[in-house]
Formats: sequence, structure tokens, C-alpha cells
Amino acid sequence: MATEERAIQSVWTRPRRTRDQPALSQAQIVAEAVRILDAEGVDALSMRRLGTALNAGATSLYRHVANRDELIELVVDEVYGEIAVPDDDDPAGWREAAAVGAQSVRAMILRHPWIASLLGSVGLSYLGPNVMRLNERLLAVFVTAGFPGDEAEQAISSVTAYVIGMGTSEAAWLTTVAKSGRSEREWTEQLRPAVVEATREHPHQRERIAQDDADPERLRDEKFRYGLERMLDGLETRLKR
Amino acid sequence: MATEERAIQSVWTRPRRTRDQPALSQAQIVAEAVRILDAEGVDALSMRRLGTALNAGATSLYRHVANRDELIELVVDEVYGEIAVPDDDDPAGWREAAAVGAQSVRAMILRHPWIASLLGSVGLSYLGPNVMRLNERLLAVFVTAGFPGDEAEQAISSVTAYVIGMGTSEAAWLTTVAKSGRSEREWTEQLRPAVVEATREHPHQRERIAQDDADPERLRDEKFRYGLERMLDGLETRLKR
DNA sequence: CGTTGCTGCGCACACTGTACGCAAAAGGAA
DNA sequence: TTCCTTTTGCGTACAGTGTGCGCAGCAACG
Repeated sequence: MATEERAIQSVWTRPRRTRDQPALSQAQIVAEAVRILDAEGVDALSMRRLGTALNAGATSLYRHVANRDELIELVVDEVYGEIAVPDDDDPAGWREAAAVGAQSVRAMILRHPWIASLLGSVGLSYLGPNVMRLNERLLAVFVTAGFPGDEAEQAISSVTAYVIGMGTSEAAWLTTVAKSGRSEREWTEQLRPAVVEATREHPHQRERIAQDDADPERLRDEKFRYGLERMLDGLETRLKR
Repeated sequence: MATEERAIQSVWTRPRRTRDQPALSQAQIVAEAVRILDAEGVDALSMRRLGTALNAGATSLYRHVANRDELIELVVDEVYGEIAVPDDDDPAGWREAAAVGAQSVRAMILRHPWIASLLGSVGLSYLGPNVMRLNERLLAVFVTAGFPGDEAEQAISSVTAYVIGMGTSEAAWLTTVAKSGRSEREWTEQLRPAVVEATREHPHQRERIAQDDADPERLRDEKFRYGLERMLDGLETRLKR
């Protein structure tokens, strides 16, 4: 689009860059990247696409970001910044705090399902400032709850692993649903024949797909809560011993 | 390479395809794809690369595989086929069976760390025959353990989510370690300054990074086992009520 | 013998990440 | 002001990607 504007002008009236501050900043780039990812998914994010969305050339981005991988790292930490955890002196107790944090992480993943396909390739995500802040808060919660330091760390990893695992599964599902252009319910219905075929020789699973009137979103909520409660139950037994 | 051979020959001596059976089969393609992924990681797998590895042109693969996404689905199910679960009449009990299954899944992920970056983008992985078989076995284990049908399904999802979440995290770590060309220990050591810097304002986490003599692989083993045991503890409380 | 259907492949197209080097601007110094 | 240095944006280019299309050779069948 910037190219088109200039095409109208002549060589003598040069495009004057009247900038009080740099046209591009890392924060702007990351924010726009998240917007594209949310709107069109992970396949739509290319450097050229991101550049034009910012009225900039593709390669201009490389002044503020080393390469695509680094951009991904930044984007992942950015969305981690949306997560809120109660303080460790929250009167509701460690269990409630952990549950709220877990639900908050899940909500973030469902808001940005594309993150599921990035978490497996970003190696050092936990060094990002927002992830550090989140882990520090959680660590405080578990330590004041009575877990010894090293076990508190393991406890957090356990809860986080569960949340990310379930979130990954949900996000992958939601992504394919979105790609189908249909609602979650319609898509489930349309998938039924394939499911029936796949469960032909698996009686236990065949039995499981009976309920067809249930709200799929509600089912996912309950499934997530079930596993979370079990994990917290398991952790609780370590305290009252 | 096939191209080079033919360059020597003239137009008259045509390359005779003496095939008793089709040169390419879906199984062969998938197997070779897994081999490439294991050896060189997810970035190295392109249709062209896979084609030449099979002494075939890139587009020949499309006779046996609809597109790259379908290949990925097949590859994911393929490695799921490596997982073994004890039968539901295993005398060791449901808990031991679940633990063995979980460890088996983890081992598979660590053997094929690239799967971590694919799980978040494969939507219908659970329809693959190998995944179906695995889930059916697990379901049988939990049902005979005494879980009602719908809760058994939730229980399996919970354990699986934990395993996949922790496995994803481990795999992402191992992938970056491998990309550094160093050993896990060397890489950890080299990362230390960055970790110190990142934990500067986070006292709890700063305290956690004291131990530098520990075997990182052993630490990962213990961390995984801890969370797994907590999840199983949490599930066990649902049985003896 | 001819016909039909299956398999492999060369070509082409639109697209990717990014290295390189130039030009314009901004900021500081004289 | 003028000159110099550093920062920022971008055009070009290159090697590589997934894959649609249509042709050519082969196998099996009539």
C-alpha cells in the first residue's frame, strides 16, 4: 500500500518521512503479529504479510527482530503476559490460587490457539519476562502453602504440564474446527461417520460416543476441570501427611 | 541421484522400470519421513527432500499422500504405534499399567522430539488406528479398575494431557540442546549467565538454580515421575471413596 | 493386438525467510 | 550553520517451499 501511494507521486516529490519516533518498534511488531495470528492462524504469519500490515517492507522488520524464530519467542511471551495469578497471600488458599492460574492459562490458550503449534518448538520460553513473572508468583503461592522449595517447583511443573497438554489438545481441535468454517457442533456432527468407522473395532470407545445432545464446549470445560482437580488432589495429599 | 544416472544415458536407452511392485508405497513414505525427522528434525522434512531420499521425484509422493498435512497425520500415528500398554487383566493393577503406559508415551516423545511441534497442529490425531488402539487399551484398564465409563475417559485424558504437556516441554528443550550441538550438561552450563540475568528480580527462582552438579537427565526423569504420581494419586482418591 | 487405468515425474507458479547494500533521516559535534 | 556518525527503512536477489497440471511409460485386461 505504501508502494501504491508512491507510484502516484513523481520522482521529485519524494516521500518525506516525518517521524517523531521510529515508525517500527519491536512492541508494535509483536502486537501486530499476535493480531494476525489470532485472526488468520499460524500459516498466515509471514514476514512479508506482517510487514505490509505495518505499512512497512518485509525486510524492515529485521532491524528490530533478529529473525522469525526470535519473533515467535517474543510473541509467545507476549501472550503469556495476559495471564493473571493471585498473590500468595490470597485468603482463598493455594489450591484456589493454583486453579485460577490454571484456568487463566487455559483461557489464554483458547484465545490464541495457534500457540499450541509453537510451544513445542520454542525451547527457552521460560526465560521470557512474562513467563518468569508468572512462575515466580506461582512459586510463591506453593511455597507459602507449605511445599519445600524443590517440591514446589515440581508441583508447578506438574500443573503447568497438565494445563499445556490439555490446552494443546483443545487448541488443535479448535483449529481444525475453525478451518472447517463450521461451528464446533456442526463439525462434530459431520465428523460422526468417520468416528463410527474408526471405533468399529473398539467397543469401549464406541460406547463413549453415545451422547450427541451435549454442548461440546461445556464438555471440554468439565473435562479440563476434572483433570485439574485430580492433579490438585494429588498435590494436596503431599501437604497433609 | 536418479537424475544423474539418467543424464549419462541417452534418450534412446530409456530407464526401464522393472518393478515387481510399486516403487513407492504409503508405508515406505511414512517410514522414510520418520527417519528424516529423527535424524535432522522437523525443518529438514520437505517433500523434495523426502522424495530424493526415496529415489523419487518430489511430486511422486502425491500419488500416495494427499498433501503434506496428511503426511504429518500419518507420521504422528506411526510413532504412536511404538507405544505399548499392558492388558487390563495385568496382575500389577491399573495404577502400574497406567504408569507404564505413561512412561512409554514419554519415551516415544523423547525418541522423536519433533512430534512436540506437530501435536499442536494435528487436529484429528486420535482417529489414527494406532492412537485408537492405545486409547482402547487404556480405557479397558481404567474400566476394569472400577472407573465408570465416562469418568474413565476423563481419567485417561487427564493422564495423557499431563504426559503430553511435560513431554512437549522436554522435547522443546532437547531440540534446542540438539541444535546447539552440545551436550545437555554443556548447554545448561553455557546458558547459566542468561538464567542468572533472568532471575535477577525473582528470588524464588534464583534460589532454585543452585544445584549445578546434578545430572539434568536424571532431574527430568524425577520431575516427570513426580507429576505422574500426583496425577495417579488424585485419580486413586476417586476409587476408594 | 488395442485400451484402460495406474504410477512416476518434469515443469511452473506463487510464495517463503533472509543476506546484502544503498539511501534517507536523526542526532551530535564543531 | 556544516560535517560526521549511527540508526532506520527498503529494493533486490537467492535458494528453497508446497503443489496443480499434464505427459509418458507400464501392467493388466479384453
